Amino acid sequence: MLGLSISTISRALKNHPDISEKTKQRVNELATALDYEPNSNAIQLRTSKSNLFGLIVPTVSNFFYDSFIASVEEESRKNNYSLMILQSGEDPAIEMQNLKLCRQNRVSGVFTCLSSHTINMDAFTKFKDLDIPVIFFDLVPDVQGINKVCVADVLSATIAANTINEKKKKKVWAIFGKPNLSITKRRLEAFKNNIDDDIITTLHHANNTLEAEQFTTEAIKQQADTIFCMSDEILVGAMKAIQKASLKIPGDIAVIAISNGFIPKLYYPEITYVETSGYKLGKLAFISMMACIAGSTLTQELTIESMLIEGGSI
Amino acid sequence: MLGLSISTISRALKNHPDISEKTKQRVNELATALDYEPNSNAIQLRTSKSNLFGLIVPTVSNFFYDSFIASVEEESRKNNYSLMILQSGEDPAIEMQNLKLCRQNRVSGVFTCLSSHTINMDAFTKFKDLDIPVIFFDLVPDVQGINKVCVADVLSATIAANTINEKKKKKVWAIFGKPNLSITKRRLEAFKNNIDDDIITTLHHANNTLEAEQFTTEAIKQQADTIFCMSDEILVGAMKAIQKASLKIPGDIAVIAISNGFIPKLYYPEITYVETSGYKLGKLAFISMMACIAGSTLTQELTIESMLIEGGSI
DNA sequence: ATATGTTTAACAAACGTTTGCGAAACGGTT
DNA sequence: AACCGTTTCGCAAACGTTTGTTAAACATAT
Repeated sequence: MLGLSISTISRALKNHPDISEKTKQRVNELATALDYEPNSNAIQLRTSKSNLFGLIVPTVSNFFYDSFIASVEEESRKNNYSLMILQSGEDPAIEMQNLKLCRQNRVSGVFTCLSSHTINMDAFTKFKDLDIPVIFFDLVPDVQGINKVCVADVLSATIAANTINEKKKKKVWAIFGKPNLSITKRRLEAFKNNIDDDIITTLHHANNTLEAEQFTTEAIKQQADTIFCMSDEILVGAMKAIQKASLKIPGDIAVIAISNGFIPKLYYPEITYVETSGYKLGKLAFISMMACIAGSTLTQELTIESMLIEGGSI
Repeated sequence: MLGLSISTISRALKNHPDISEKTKQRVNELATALDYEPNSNAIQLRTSKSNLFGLIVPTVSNFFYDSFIASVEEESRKNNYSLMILQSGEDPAIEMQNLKLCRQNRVSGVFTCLSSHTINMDAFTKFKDLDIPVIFFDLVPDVQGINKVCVADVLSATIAANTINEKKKKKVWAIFGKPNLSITKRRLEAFKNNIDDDIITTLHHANNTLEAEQFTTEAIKQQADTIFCMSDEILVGAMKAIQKASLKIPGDIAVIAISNGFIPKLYYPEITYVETSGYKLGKLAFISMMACIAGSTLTQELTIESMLIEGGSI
């Protein structure tokens, strides 16, 4: 329409110095008039730069992951990347399928949270061969030489234990998650090591919210004065039991949790918790990703600081 | 490596009848050996079929949207589509930017939930011109000729009102959301029209959780016997106030809400609510999308049924 | 008028696929 | 031996960009 070649158009639109101002203006005017939008597929094919991240998560519908995703999306968009979301639903087969999709889409990198069952790391070594950075977050595998970002498990559990110590509690029921998760192991270990010896402490593993409720009911029967919850999932169960028993917090029983922060604020008094922010973790994961893309080869293991948020439940 | 042309490889991999079984086998073997993955960008460029959906939402971190997203992702993946997530954060400018991104990526369709401030529909008519289906969900604009999927606002509010009627309540505080949202208007209208005349009913608008808490505190002071909450956001505020006042549910005060179902189950007794499932809405939105892609030109307005889930709070 | 330099823009190849069309190769029939 | 029908595959164009290289056009200096 302008009697110009395609290459001239291309250069004009990208403000290339070879093109005269007059031509640039003509091109830009027509482009906006025609409401032109460049075809990302063509660009990505030509440049072999996809500007696309894959994000694999067991499920989006989870109060930790959703804020993590929100955070990563925000940063990605600001940095001119798109985000492809994939749920694996704890199914290793789907996880493999999702990784394949990432490869087919030539993603620039992938953020992934391993489903608890995943053990086979072969699929991920493929990404290393292809120079596609992979950032593991939250539930990270127990191997070396990969990029991980995690919440500070040991620190969080330690803070929680110390808080209980300071409050001079006598009898604590500490409820943890699935025993095979590394996150569980680390938190349990740290809690056990830091809780005062003269506090009667019992450790428990709940596989879900309901089990946590049952343990808490038992704890109430045994006249425990404090419940420690390793996660939101467990906190929800514990609170159910406490409300059921019509106990006053913190008078009848104290509660402290490790949490993202949403659930604790639903109750009155708000639950005192050690914050492990999905949002902050997302930011950190993104920084780590960008470092990889910038060419950093050293693999890093990063953790976010956690801090006590007082809510009046202990 | 096989002495075959590119076109033969392409056909062999897609099981084209022109290619002999022997060749197909040789090709497939080498493909898996080399761990070949087709380049989506090239395919999409060539076929001008992106198999990509855009999903624009104010924020991912929300107990309604996250389940909606989970649902749409699930269906998309099963149907061989990818999902690009974009958050607009209630900002119309970002919303425009996100729409632009969708166009650049040549999405096959977009699911969108309008931020409350969005009024300018021009951007969306562009999609209609380009034959890119757009499915509006949840907060839908008040115009004709577009595809919408919504929760059944009128029905939900009616069910809630009728439940209150049946329980012979005397004094109801009904708390609604932001007054300018169509969703608020519809629910308010339906509630008002269906609540018994002899029940003393006051209607309120809370812009956020805190305001809902304040209204509820006032309601308690005024000795209301029932709180109706239009949404989870409001329910959370109401429950804060009730717990603060140490009232028994449903003895001292009854509660009923319209909700996705997650929040009501956090309390004991669980809150009775009219379910408006983000998950189901996602399924419906996807069905609507697929109908558009299949060529359906008639625009449809679909709603999901809602039903009362008894929890013991009224 | 010729040579030189500078500005401006066109040509063409490439990215990795798909697909219509044409062409070998082969077997079987007269 | 000539013909025909199948089977099997290769050629080449196209999708929409980017970018190295070349070339036209023009102005300036000799």
